[in-house]
Order: sequence, then structure tokens, then C-alpha cells
Amino acid sequence: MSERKSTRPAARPAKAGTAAALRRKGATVRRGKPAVDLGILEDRLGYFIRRAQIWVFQDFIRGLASVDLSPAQFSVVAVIGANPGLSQSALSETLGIERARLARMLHELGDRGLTQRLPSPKDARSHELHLTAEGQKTLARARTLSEEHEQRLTKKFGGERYKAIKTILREF
Amino acid sequence: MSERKSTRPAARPAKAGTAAALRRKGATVRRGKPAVDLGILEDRLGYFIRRAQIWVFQDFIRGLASVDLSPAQFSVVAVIGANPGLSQSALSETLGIERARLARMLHELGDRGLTQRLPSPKDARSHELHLTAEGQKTLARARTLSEEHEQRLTKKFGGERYKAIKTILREF
DNA sequence: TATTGTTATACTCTATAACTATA
DNA sequence: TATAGTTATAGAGTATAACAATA
Repeated sequence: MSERKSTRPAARPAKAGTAAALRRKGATVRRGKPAVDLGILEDRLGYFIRRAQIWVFQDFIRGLASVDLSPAQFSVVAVIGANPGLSQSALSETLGIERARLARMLHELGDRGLTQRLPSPKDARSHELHLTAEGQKTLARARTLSEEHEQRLTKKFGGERYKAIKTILREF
Repeated sequence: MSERKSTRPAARPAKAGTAAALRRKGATVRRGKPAVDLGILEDRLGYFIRRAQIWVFQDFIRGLASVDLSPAQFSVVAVIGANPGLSQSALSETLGIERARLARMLHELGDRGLTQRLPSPKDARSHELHLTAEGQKTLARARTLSEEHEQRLTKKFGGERYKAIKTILREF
């Protein structure tokens, strides 16, 4: 949690007894300094899921900076790569991205030369989504970078816990 | 995941073999219908954390609609309630909310009569944050509603898994 | 009538920078 | 010089509504 924001504690000398330090140890002990009590948040899973999700996304964004793909863009490219010819509506429903937002994302990815929209032979309203050759190269590179990210995550959680949480959340 | 968006499948008759159904079973099998392959996302913990976080927040928002507190607002009220006299900067650092954004949130909560800012006797730059009487009543009500939310979460995960994931994420 | 993809709008959240008043 | 709080702005992300073309 210490790297949550670029403007935050990470940049400063670590202070013992900060809320962040206490959280890291899962402790509720108070020391000399004015540690902040999370109150009822301490018992809300959603709070901890949110903190973890922010940490994970920030690591992901840093890790994939060289291919300039956000988590959402990565998910779009990955799913198109795995399902060439997919329609926008199917993609939208799979990832839970609004059709309106997906349209704009695909314009951007198209402008960047990563994705392509071909007319569907079956339905004139629909488009078939494909990766371009460059899109496939980018996906391959992103795959490698995201593996590295995943290994950082594994290290951060510890292998056992990483597996446990992954299993649980996948079935969720 | 079936309730991810109000405009999505939850409203429709469940279809066997949808991507969501496959995800739930952790399977990659394809059936008759055009199930969508998640590709490499299937191996990215961040993807599943994000999906879970969205589900949890949406349930939380619905559950606390009657007190009109967003997850972020709830966290602010809860932490002020547990630490009367806290400064904005300490609160900002604890919750990872930008000072700028926190200032606006506190203005809104103040306008709603839930929070109060008193001048600090120690530092003229600083304010002491407190809940008003109404703020405390709202927090009490929110506490009850968020317990109910937590129980829905427990049910959704299953008690064992709920405990496991909470323990893991708390120590994260 | 319903669906696919589109544009537009509005609101939230995040990220910065710049400013004031204090320390 | 640094910190506490503020204002302003710009960019994502989310939620809607409305529309044209097509089914």
C-alpha cells in the first residue's frame, strides 16, 4: 500500500507507526504517534478489495507503460486476440464495458493501428473485430510485461495466498 | 458477476454457455454457442479483483442508498467517527484520497450537516474534523446497512472463502 | 419493434498545478 | 522552505439518452 500514489509516503522517509505501516502488519495497536483507527472499515471486505485493486492497477499501469495500454485497453486487445471476428456488443457484454465507451476505445485503438473493424458478412449493422499485425505484436509484448506484473503480485501476496485468492475470485 | 450492470444479463433469462457462466465454473470449454474466450485475462488476478470490486461496490451503493453515502463518503464518515479531531491531511493519507478531492467531499458532507470543521488550537492552518449529532446518527444507520451488505457478501463468497479472502487482503 | 453502433451530456474520480496562510 | 487547505483544470471512467441503419 505504500506506493498508492506518486505524491504520497513512498517518496518520504518511512515513518514507523503510520496508518499505512500498521495496515501492512494488519495490526490495530496504537503506538506513541497518532495512528489512525479505521473504525468499522476494518471489518469491511470491500475496503480491502478496493485498496488491493488500486495497488494492482497501479503496478499494472507502470509495468505496461512501454506498450501504453491501460488495464481496460489491455483487456480489449486480449479478448479480441483470443476471439478474432468478435462483435462490439459481444465484447462489451463480456468485459462489462459500456457500448458507448467501447466505441470510443476502439476508435482510439484503431487510430493507433492496433485493431481493425471489418464489415460483418452476416449482419450489416455489425463489425468484426480483429487485431492488426501490429496489434498482435503489441499483445505479445503486453503478455510478457503482464506476466512480470503477475510475478510481482505473486511475490507481494506470497505464492500460497496468491493462488488462494485467485481461485476464490475466479469462481466468484 | 451476473448483476454487474443494471442493463445487463441479470434482467434477461439466463443463457447456458455464456462467458459469464463459463467464468463462474472456471472453465474454458466451448459449447454450441459463441462463448467468448477471456484469453490471457483468465490468468490475470487483477482482472478478477476488478470484477469483484465492481460487484461489491454496486451492492454497497444499493445497500446504502437510503443514507446516500458512496463508498468513499462512508469511509470518510467512518474514520472521522473513529478519530474525532482528525486533520484533513491525516484523513487524506489514511484513506488515500487526494487532499483536493477530500476538501470538496468535506464541504459537501458539511453542507449536508454530517461533518464539522473546528479550528485546531495547535495549528492555525489545520482543522479538527468531527461528526455532528446527525453525522453520528447517519454513521450508526450506515453501520447497520453495511453489516447487511457484508452479510450478502459472505453469502455470495461462502463463509469459508469470505474469511480467507478477508484475512489475505487485510494483510496485503 | 429490437439491436448495433454512434454521438452527446453529465457526473464521479484521479492527477496536477498553483495559490493562501500559516509554520 | 515546508505544510494545510483551497481552487481550478484536464483526463479517465460510468451512466444515460437519443439517433441512424439494419434486422
